[in-house]
Amino acid sequence: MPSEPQSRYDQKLVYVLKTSAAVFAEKGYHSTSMRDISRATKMSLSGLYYYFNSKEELLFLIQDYCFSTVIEDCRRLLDGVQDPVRRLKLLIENHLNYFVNNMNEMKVLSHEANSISRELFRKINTKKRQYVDLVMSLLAEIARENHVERVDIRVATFSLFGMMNWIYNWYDPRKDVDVAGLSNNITRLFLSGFLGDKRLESRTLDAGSESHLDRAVSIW
Amino acid sequence: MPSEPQSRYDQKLVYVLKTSAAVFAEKGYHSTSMRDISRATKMSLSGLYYYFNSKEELLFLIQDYCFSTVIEDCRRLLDGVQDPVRRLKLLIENHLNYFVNNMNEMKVLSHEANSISRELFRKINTKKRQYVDLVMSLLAEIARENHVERVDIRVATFSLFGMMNWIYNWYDPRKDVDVAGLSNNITRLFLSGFLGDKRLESRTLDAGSESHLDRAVSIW
DNA sequence: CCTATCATCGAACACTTGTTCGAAGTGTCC
DNA sequence: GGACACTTCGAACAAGTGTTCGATGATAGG
Repeated sequence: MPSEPQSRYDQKLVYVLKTSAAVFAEKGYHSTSMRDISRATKMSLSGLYYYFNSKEELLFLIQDYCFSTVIEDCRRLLDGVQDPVRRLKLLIENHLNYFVNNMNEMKVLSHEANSISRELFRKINTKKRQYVDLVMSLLAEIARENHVERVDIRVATFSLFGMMNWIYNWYDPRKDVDVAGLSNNITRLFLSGFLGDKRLESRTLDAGSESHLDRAVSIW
Repeated sequence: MPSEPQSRYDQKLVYVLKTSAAVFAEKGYHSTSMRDISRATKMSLSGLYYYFNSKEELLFLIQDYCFSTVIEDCRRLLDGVQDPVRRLKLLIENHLNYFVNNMNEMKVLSHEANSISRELFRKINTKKRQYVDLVMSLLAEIARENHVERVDIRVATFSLFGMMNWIYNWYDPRKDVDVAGLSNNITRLFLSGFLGDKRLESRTLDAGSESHLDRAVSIW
């Protein structure tokens, strides 16, 4: 539901969501108190509850709004593009661009995915699953076209998400390469990895394919 | 400090750590109360404090013990191996093997990294940095040997960590490929991606190297 | 068997948490 | 200017939080 008429109410809601997201991103959802939110938004504690019914719903609103926008923009961007490789490249670019420009919200989205109850969780998870399925089927299509074998599609899909979603743990816009560079690097890294490199087949990889660690080790 | 003489005290401490890790992994650190821990360990609330001084220190002990073991095992495994590619492969294998066999603890380690105070955070972060540096220098060495260009080492390093550490969000030992397969897939995926695939250079990747999204988009 | 150390416990404390409720303020249209 | 809906607030509540303390049970050595 992003990009609506924007009444006074909507504007302030968005302000509350964005401000709260920043606090959640910094301190984490559970260790942020409603009083922290109150302080950050410069609103009274009870005044906040005019915009949502519970702290949990606040988290949900942030996540839902954020996710909806990512997906919507992604659809718009991919519309009309046929080549699956190109589609994937655009998706990665969109995802990372989003992540970097809305790091707070995306951190909350990635990090606090399990912090909401069954009910609300399902609403978000439906969208998330659609997004994941899109990537997975894209990879399957690419694999078919390029005769990619011996790569588990599920592993590949979540490896890609891992590469993309992990960035909130390390990416620093002031020190690191910019979004375009980041996007390029990750796209190249993943795509050529997924499509495979023949040089490897006759080299170290298969030579050491017998596992050195197949026993179940317990650290304790 | 893993693998010590194991007195009665040590054994019970380990029991407490492992049990607590499971609860933390399921509910998250902040929404787990000491009463939850008490219930899970079948110990009294105050009895727990014989083994640590605060809830935060409990989290620290879990993380420290876990991380120390990963690093220690990694060092032992890599000892004597010269070829950097092979070293990397072993490191990935060790990391993933650990992760899968100690999913609870590793989830706590990956997910609750920011939940401890400055003081204790530093002690863990020192070890973490060593580990990261090891991977980073390994990649730098591989890049040099194989004339890998146009790949940001930092991006590559954390992309690899993203691939590996994200698995607690999706990996299900009952449904997914086993550890050896997982390790093989991720190693192949990353390594051939890192070493690069010449087929891509003349294909879609560079053709679309102009960014479609360089404007700073705000979702709100 | 006695004793000193280790291990565990129940009960309580001080504090923070999310949320509610009725009232008061604010703006807008007739 | 009066009426009405929209928005904000202070004060309070009940429940749950991490932690402490003094005392009691267990255990092993002499």
